[in-house]
Amino acid sequence: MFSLSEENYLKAIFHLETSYKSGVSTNALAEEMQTKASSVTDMIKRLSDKDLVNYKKYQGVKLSEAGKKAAIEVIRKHRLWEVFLVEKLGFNWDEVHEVAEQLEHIKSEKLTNELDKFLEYPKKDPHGDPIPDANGKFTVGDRILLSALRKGESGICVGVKDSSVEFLQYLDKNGISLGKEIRVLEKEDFDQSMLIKMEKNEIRISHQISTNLFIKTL
Amino acid sequence: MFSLSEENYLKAIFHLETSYKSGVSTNALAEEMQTKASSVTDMIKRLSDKDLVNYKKYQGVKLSEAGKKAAIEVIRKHRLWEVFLVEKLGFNWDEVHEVAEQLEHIKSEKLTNELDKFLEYPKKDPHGDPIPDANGKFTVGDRILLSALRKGESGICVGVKDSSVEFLQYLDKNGISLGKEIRVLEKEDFDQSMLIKMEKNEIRISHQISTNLFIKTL
DNA sequence: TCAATTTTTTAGATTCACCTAAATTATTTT
DNA sequence: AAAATAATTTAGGTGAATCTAAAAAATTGA
Repeated sequence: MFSLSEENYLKAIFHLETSYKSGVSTNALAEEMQTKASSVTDMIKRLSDKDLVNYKKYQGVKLSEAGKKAAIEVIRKHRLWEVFLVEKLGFNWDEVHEVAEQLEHIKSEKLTNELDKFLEYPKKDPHGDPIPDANGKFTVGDRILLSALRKGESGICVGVKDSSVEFLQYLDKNGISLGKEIRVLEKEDFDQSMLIKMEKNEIRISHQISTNLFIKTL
Repeated sequence: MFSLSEENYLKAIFHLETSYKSGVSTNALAEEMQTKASSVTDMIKRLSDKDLVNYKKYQGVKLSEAGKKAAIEVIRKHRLWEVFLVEKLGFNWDEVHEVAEQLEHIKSEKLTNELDKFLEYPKKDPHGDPIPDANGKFTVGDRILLSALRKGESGICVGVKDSSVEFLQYLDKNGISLGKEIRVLEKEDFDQSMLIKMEKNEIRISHQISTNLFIKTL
């Protein structure tokens, strides 16, 4: 079994690997983990000793197969608990992250799988991210950033890229939520801001916003 | 906030205080925590520095009001999660302890209270132990040991004193469960063993068994 | 290319929660 | 009440996960 800290590092490396295909740098990990580069080097050595990552000095890390499996298991639990909190306990989608960060470390295969069943095998978490199944399989599905849509185009809002409390509360305040249709009414060449329509509301959003919303085109 | 280890010590002291009214000894705590007496002394000092226990060298510990509050909060969470595991996820009562030992340390008042609501404010956990409410209030209710019943007397089985996997599985195997009526058909003076009747079954049980079952007389 | 800068690693400390072995205090027994 | 025994504490050490400061390697750019 892995320590809480090890699991958090594995998860962080997994997430960063999507951006850093050729190896996750020490500094990037330190930034992600809110810690110092020297602490990261220490932990990387431990993970490397356990064959959870492949590491050569000064060359960044990559997850091994075992490391990837462990990371996905933690992510599976995190997302299942998020669904539980929202669907069963009435949490808002901006309140679940912190608690799920704790719940994701509970060690019990039976618990995870029974929870999955209880929730009726959800495919997505409250932020639109895919939930790995018991074998670690999951697919993101084809989605694009809202910012990629041109004037007049539309799609269904299916996920958020940033799931910070601040961003989610901004979306709530402006009536933007997953599953609804978005149409681009106008797009400003100068700053890439958009006027979008969701249900009855017309909302003006900055480029920052449109690059953090995932859309599925119809 | 308290560390995982601190919470476990507080819980252990709370439980032991029922037997050791004049202060919990270092050795008793070491036994309960499956650790060495010297480690216990270390931790007691830390808890004492935080005013969670009252401690004078060589005199055992007692929980302070703050310590009691913290211990009860952990116990509340433990028992609520046990109810969740049995009622919602289909765990058997002998499978819940280990997982609840982990879940009891999750820190989120909202989670605890929403879980309580979701479970419809249960008063007892699957082993018949009372669940403290959000203010830490709970009552054990009047219950006696089955061993205290005399021949011909009867009552409802309302709880187990030992909730080890072994004992619970013994009860399952013999069809003994909470909520059912028990009648003492015979009681052996020599070894205190009993012949009891529960529903249609007549079961011969040792004194060890009858001193670990709580009964409510009618 | 080689000097400056940035990134990463090493060295040495710190805290928590544990350990063993030895010393001290309390309790029992004779 | 002194000696033997038991309980508890102290002293010193360990590993995990962090830190700061300094050294070493890699990268950048003049």
